[in-house]
Amino acid sequence: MNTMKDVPIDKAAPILKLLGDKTRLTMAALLMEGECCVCEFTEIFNMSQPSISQHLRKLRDAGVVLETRRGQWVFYSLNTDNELYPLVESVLNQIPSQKEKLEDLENNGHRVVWCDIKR
Amino acid sequence: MNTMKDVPIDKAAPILKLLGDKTRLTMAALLMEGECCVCEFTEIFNMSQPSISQHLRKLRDAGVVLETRRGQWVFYSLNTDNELYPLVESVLNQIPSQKEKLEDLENNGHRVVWCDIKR
DNA sequence: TTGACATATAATCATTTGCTTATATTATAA
DNA sequence: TTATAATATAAGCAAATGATTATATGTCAA
Repeated sequence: MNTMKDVPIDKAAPILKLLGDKTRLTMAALLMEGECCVCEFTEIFNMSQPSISQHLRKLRDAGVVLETRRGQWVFYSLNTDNELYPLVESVLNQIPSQKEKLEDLENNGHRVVWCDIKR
Repeated sequence: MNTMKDVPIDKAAPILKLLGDKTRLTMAALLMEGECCVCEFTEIFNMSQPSISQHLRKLRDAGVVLETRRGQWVFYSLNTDNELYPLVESVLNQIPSQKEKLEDLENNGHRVVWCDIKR
């Protein structure tokens, strides 16, 4: 077991605080399945679009996620290159996959898949 | 690699929020080295005793730590039997040991060791 | 252009948080 | 008993948080 205790406590605490919000923790868990765009999160969470946007901003400012604009959409993904990613990953490894939520989206035709649009 | 994704997201988030405070995260990390009493925490953190007490209470209410009274002292320890302990442990495994802080205490004669007192 | 859709930002507000000081409780020792 | 040490609780307060509504920005398509 290779446990690298590399994340200083001063940096770890703010990350855990971010993940300590149910919405953001679920977002991160969803991103373990791959990138998602804002409108998907808006569909999944029973919450206003600005609220979603603000949560994503916090995660981005902390380096937890990356954003990429593709046309009208902005896609978010886990920032696996971040020095703090090992901490994020080890947390997410302890909680259940949220992939059902994405499957529900697909079944309702609300999943945004870039290659489908771009063609 | 045996990752048990057993901690529901509703229970994980509040624990992460608790550990998202630098003082509490450091407390938990210290407890990885063994039990500590309140006065040791009070010595370590530059903070009032009631503040220490309130942090410990939150950790206790969440089931993260256990308390045992021995004479005047109250000792705290990690609650390894808690269903959420795997999450706590995997977080603490990512951050550096805080044992230096305890060694400093010993060097200053501020470490409280029960067997030394009881005799 | 213009209109519609996707997203971000600003302003506001109620709630939560983490600290402080003051005081209560509990246990030991003189 | 009474004093003292260790800890907990109460009350108060400033700052942070997470939501909302309203508005701005950016992209695409007609």
